[in-house]
Amino acid sequence: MRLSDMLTEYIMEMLSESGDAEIKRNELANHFGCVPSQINYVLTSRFTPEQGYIVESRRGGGGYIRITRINTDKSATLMHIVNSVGNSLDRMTAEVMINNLLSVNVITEEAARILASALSDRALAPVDPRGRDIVRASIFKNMILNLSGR
Amino acid sequence: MRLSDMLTEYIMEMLSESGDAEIKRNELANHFGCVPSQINYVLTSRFTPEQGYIVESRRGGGGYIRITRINTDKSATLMHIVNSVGNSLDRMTAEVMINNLLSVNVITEEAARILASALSDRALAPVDPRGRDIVRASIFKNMILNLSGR
DNA sequence: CTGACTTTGACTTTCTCTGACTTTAGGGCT
DNA sequence: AGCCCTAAAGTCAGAGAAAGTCAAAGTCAG
Repeated sequence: MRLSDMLTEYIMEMLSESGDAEIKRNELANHFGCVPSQINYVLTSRFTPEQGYIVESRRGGGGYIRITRINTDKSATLMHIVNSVGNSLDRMTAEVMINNLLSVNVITEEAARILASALSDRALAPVDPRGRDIVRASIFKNMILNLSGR
Repeated sequence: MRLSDMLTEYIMEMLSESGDAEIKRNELANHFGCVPSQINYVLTSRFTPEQGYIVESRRGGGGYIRITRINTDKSATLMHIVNSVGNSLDRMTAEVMINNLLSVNVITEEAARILASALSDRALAPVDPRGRDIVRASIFKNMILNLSGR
């Protein structure tokens, strides 16, 4: 596997844990047994703004490099939706929400169709009608949360 | 037998094992004792999109060529899965099935993630554990059916 | 013999990795 | 404050590793 890919993976890992990653260039280079400028190469080739990242840094003693994932308002929108759903959700409301997300391009058409089918009364037929909206809310929130990148 | 045909056969073989094949151009050329560009010829003449393949590649150190077969009878595969599921489905089995579909390129990675989250125990927490697998089977079948285009 | 398909090889482009050199930040010292 | 020293990080060009392109030469069925 390429050095660049290993470094990318390592940084991604840090990002997925906390949203942003702060590294020491020399330390990291040393850890991977490569030259420090390799880190710059990885940053400029894989963590560009186009790819949704912001890189800030500081030179001199105690310097650092911080990589932040740009919060596309996609996940914010999804979060907002999740938060607006209580512990019960009827089918109509669910469908309206799904169509909204679709029309705002926050989810793909395929995703929209899957969500809708998972929340349909047909899919939930085995659930007692009185508890159905509760289950629907739970499934809905789990799927949306997943889409928002966890 | 023609060189091109042997190469084609070789790649087809790899594809039949896992849905997609990743090769190193130079290595493969060497293995068949031919010039590397011969690989390109085979790819452009026998693995075109019209013939149901996607070819991606990367140059430079650690480069590669990946050939993916576009699954044509997608809906047949999906139907087959639906039919193999009874009225109960445990989480493990569901996940295995999802991963299978993913590895055969019948569903996208996004779809796979949504399916999995809809069928997770977390999503189904409000359902009485004793009836959970029944509900899971129903949701699963509905989602898959939907994917098969109805 | 002709035209379509194959094969080859010289040359190009893209991606990765390294190392030498530059720039910036902070901390002590006058 | 102003000046050095040291500890970072940044830049850039060059070498090397693959893959891509294309035209010329070869093959073969009709």
